[in-house]
Amino acid sequence: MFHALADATRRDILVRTLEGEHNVSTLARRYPMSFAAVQKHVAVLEGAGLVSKQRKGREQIVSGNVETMRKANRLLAQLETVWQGRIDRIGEVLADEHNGGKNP
Amino acid sequence: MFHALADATRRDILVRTLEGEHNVSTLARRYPMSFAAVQKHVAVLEGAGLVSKQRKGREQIVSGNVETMRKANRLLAQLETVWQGRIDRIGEVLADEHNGGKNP
DNA sequence: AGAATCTACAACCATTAGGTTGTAGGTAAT
DNA sequence: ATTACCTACAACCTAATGGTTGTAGATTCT
Repeated sequence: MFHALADATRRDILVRTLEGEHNVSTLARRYPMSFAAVQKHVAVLEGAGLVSKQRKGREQIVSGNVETMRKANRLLAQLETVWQGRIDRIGEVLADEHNGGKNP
Repeated sequence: MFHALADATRRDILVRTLEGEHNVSTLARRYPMSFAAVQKHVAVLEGAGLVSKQRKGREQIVSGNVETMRKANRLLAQLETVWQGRIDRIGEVLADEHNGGKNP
């Protein structure tokens, strides 16, 4: 998932597909690379669950998947929580030191 | 930055360095890979600004950098905002359709 | 001083990623 | 029916990743 987000082109595609639905060709025209390359990027995003495709006649419509992005967000938030836990522990230590100078 | 987060070992290192400070050897012992490999992972994390090193005698102390993680979080939040904007626009369209049946 | 420890860095290797071109199969338009 | 368009997929190339080992520079311990 983070790997899928680690490429600028893919993040841009994600933004576009979150703003509105596009088929692969429409997306591909906006980037200075081949259709196949964009197709691969979309495949990576799809593999990560950040995007999903839906057939509509001869075209394939790509739309962004917020659920997965929220998941990524939650993961990062957890990491921050770890940090916060550390801060709290430092707070405890300070409180303990205040509370007599030695460990109980 | 996302690339740095895209590797499981690096995310684990990040957690450990957010929980508390460790030198590189201490970290390295916890993973089934060579010291040099861990050293490289730390370098990647450092390059992404997710971690910073501080010399202390012969050892190098690694500590997590929350600032950068918040930055990552903010980026994801922005993407969600894009999505939210789309929802809002759909809302407007529905309101317009309600408001007379044709575009003004 | 000498041994042990922690780190930095180079050289190398296998695999993956990001890109290309080319071919082929459906669907839509004329 | 034939042409144009959208997509899927394979083959190939180059550069970057994640890993290895080996060598060397500082710093600490005995």
